Amino acid sequence: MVRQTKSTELEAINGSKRKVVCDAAIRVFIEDGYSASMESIAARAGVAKQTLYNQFGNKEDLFAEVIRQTIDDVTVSLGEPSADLRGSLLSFATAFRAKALSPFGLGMHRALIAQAPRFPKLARVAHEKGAANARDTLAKFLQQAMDSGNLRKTDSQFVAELLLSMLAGFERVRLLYGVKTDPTSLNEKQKCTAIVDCFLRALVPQN
Amino acid sequence: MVRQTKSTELEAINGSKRKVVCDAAIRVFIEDGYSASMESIAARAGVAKQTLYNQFGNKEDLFAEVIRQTIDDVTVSLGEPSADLRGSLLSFATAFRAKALSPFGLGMHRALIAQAPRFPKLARVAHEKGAANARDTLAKFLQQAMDSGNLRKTDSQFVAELLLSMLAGFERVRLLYGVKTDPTSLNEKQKCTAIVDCFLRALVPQN
DNA sequence: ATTAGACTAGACTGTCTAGTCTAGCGACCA
DNA sequence: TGGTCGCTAGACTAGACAGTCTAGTCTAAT
Repeated sequence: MVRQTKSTELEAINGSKRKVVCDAAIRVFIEDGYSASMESIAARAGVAKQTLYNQFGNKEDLFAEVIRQTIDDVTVSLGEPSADLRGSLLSFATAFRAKALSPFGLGMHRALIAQAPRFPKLARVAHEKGAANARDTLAKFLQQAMDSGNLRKTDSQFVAELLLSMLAGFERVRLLYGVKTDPTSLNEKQKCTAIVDCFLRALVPQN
Repeated sequence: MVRQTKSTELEAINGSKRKVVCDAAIRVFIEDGYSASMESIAARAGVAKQTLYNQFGNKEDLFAEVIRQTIDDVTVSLGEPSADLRGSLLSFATAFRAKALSPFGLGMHRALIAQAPRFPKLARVAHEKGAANARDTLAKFLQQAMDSGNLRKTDSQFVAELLLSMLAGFERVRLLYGVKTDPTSLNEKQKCTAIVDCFLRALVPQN
């Protein structure tokens, strides 16, 4: 290995390999969880093990950095408040499932759940920035629809959790357990539509 | 330690400590996951490490045995088919949440998810006997209600998954991440009622 | 040229743990 | 009385892995 000369991309403004290491660590942690060895991360990054320790003091800090960096990628936005309600929810549903059920989302979820007892603060922050944030965004959106009479008035936080549960509940568990999706079942778009319509029927305004 | 003389309970018909070991392993795996050491399991069981290897050949087999033994405890039954629909669903919901959200259920879920890539067959079996079994039981029940006109006709398997998702989706994730439940939120009974009623509103028969 | 800083390869230490082995103990049976 | 069986305590092996250390290389700035 010679390297270092070309300083590929912008990775080495001051010679830092921080990003290279972090990207490799993300992939390795997703594949093997926190029990992945520092050596395997260094190998994946094409970097000496010592470089990991130069950039991040130890394994815990590297893991925490990886989680913090990636958790921001998981946030899903919602369209403008008072536009077409069903359409907004549909595009939110699609985007949310795409993230939550991707190999990336599943890997991070798995690694975090496994390590939550060991890193309680990190897990709490990840939950707040991820799931709780999605719920709050969604709840605010739903609250506006309730206020304008387009949805039955009820606890918006609670029903936001229900919608998120339906979007990534049973199916996420199935994927985490490594069980293949039944090929005869609905496709992705059909599932989103069915879930959103089910949700809207349950919250149709009282007359 | 002297032991062995008293042969407490029925544990030692032929001197076998199998059950003692298994019970201890369950508790330790729930607390520490698969990475718990064999020594800690032996200590918890009050037994020599060698006894673990006498009873179960190695760690993988002990883990598999623990999973197989406990997965049967997680099955939840449903009342008689054509009784009061809402009441049946309510008692099912209560029982299901009690199991899925208990420290026991959460611990097993966490340990299995973390080890699913390493033990794919075990994970698949656990999913079939646990979640998939619950879904199928529920789906059969719902199908009968649909046939007799008490529920909107739709894909019973799919909506069974939705109900299970609502019962143990967002909240199970929160607990797995170690985040405390907001004390101002609904209590257990209120949640079950809200979820079941939401579900029934969504599936009210078409007129 | 020299020097400083980031990097590399790889040896090394200390720790942990799965699994083995040995020596011995107590119960039960013949 | 003697043998077998299941158990215990604890030493031991072998391997994995976090983290350190050393010696040396490359680059860029002075």
